Amino acid sequence: MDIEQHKIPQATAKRLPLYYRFINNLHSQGKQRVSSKELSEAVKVDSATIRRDFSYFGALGKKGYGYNVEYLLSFFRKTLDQDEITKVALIGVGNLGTAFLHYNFMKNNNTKIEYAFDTNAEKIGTEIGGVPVKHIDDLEDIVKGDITAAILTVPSSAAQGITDRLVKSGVSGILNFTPARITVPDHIRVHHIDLSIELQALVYFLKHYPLEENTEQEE
Amino acid sequence: MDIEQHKIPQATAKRLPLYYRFINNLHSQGKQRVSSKELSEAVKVDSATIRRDFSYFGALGKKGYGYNVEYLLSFFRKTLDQDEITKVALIGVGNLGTAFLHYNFMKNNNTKIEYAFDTNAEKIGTEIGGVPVKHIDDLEDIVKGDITAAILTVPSSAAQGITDRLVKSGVSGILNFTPARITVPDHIRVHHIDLSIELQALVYFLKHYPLEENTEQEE
DNA sequence: GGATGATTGTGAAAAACTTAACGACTATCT
DNA sequence: AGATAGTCGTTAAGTTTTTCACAATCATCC
Ligand SMILES: NC(=O)c1ccc[n+]([C@@H]2O[C@H](COP(=O)([O-])OP(=O)(O)OC[C@H]3O[C@@H](n4cnc5c(N)ncnc54)[C@H](O)[C@@H]3O)[C@@H](O)[C@H]2O)c1
Ligand SMILES: NC(=O)c1ccc[n+]([C@@H]2O[C@H](COP(=O)([O-])OP(=O)(O)OC[C@H]3O[C@@H](n4cnc5c(N)ncnc54)[C@H](O)[C@@H]3O)[C@@H](O)[C@H]2O)c1
Repeated sequence: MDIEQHKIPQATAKRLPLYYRFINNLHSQGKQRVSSKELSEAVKVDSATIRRDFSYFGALGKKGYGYNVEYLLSFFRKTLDQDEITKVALIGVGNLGTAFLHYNFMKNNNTKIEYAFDTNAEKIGTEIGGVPVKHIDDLEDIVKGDITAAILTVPSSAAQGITDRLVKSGVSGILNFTPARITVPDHIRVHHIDLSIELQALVYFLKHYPLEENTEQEE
Repeated sequence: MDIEQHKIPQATAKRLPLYYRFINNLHSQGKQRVSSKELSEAVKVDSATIRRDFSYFGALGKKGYGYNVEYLLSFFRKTLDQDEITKVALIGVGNLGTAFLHYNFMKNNNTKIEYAFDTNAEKIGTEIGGVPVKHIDDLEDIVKGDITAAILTVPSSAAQGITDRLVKSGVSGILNFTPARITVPDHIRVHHIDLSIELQALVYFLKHYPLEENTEQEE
């Protein structure tokens, strides 16, 4: 439909789901209007950044008024494709994978884990959090064409092998929780979430970037 | 010791643990030297960025040669404070919290979850993954002074309350996995890892930022 | 021992992102 | 109706991060 939606900066795109969630919250609370300043305090993003982000989509608000919550919500729902369900597969039903299966991503996010895959015979055939666990041998047959993205929670030694199979099966995005930096063709998108690194980075910041003790009162 | 280490860009700091891990791998494999190009292919970061990142710490390499793995490793170990253990607490032993407790963050990351906390009577007094689970009422007493950072995996409704107590207990960093955007004093650092948002953002990118189908052969 | 090829460290440019500031406009109150 | 306080969208400035490109240097081979 709209081919040239390409002008939205990546940094903005990453914040859209966050905005969407809070607009949803406001709507549930029956709020009619909201200002960038209010939103800013809730999501901890500078209000100028929020206005700038919104402005990439045109004039969503009214000067002197703010944004209409109802309108904003329906706009973001459309923009984030929340009217159609995105089907996802999860590979590796271990500690982390099981936790994700128990979580309902549909709550505020029209994404559904349709199938899980593992090698462990004890798990195959069961349902966890309503998601059927299949044998990894059936990956290609089940995924083929039907599944948009995959969540990867296998041991890192298996990561590249499974990735290659996912790519062959037509998945176009992978959310990789393993420490392995996987290699994919150019047309496949991979987001890495590396929990060890996140923890280590936090610790590094604590030791090397001491924050100012605030003498003023925080509002 | 070195007060003015402040010149390292945040983007660089976030990559340091990643470099550290791969240098560790190389060292285990018995590799003696490595070039920024090689490292680049492994960690999927542009080689110029790697050289720039390293250069903030002085001249770690040799022109025409590359980097000595042994030296690099010992340098990063020092820089990332890997010689001392950083103590961490985990709050909320549910799906996600339990998965983390079963994971050994110490493997390549000198960070240890010392205590876990929950309200659930069945869990209190047990050990999960070698970590004792304590009652949340004892949070202040146990954490006080001893714990540097906290991992927050409670329901989002409890997030702000627990955060306030963590801050009072002297924690200086929080890794927040709840969808709540928590408020803290200026001297406390919070990193948010919001899994729903990561998934939703991936899906958004897939639909709106189609990647080039590569006609060239990938190396 | 000189030629060759590899690789760093960095100055300079480019790109990406954030923030400040303000004119234009709105709602609301008296 | 006019004054007031609030708010957006955007221009411009500032900041951070990435990338290019190359002189300087080193290892190695013949
Ligand atoms: N658990 C954590 O807190 C944590 C933290 C950081 C990183 N990680 C990473 O996340 C990944 C998963 O961690 P985990 O703790 O859940 O591990 P885990 O061992 O509990 O789970 C791995 C699962 O993958 C399955 N598996 C193994 N090989 C497979 C294959 N070829 N195909 C399909 N399934 C296969 C196993 O049967 C197992 O159920 C690992 O790469 C780990 O490094 C986990
Ligand atoms: N599980 C997932 O895959 C997933 C995905 C995205 C986000 N999250 C978020 O992570 C958080 C944890 O998710 P979960 O699935 O593990 O939830 P969960 O309900 O399984 O676990 C929450 C745990 O916190 C404990 N708890 C509740 N109130 C507490 C309090 N005041 N003090 C201490 N402990 C308390 C509960 O007893 C429970 O054990 C939630 O905020 C959730 O939104 C989880």
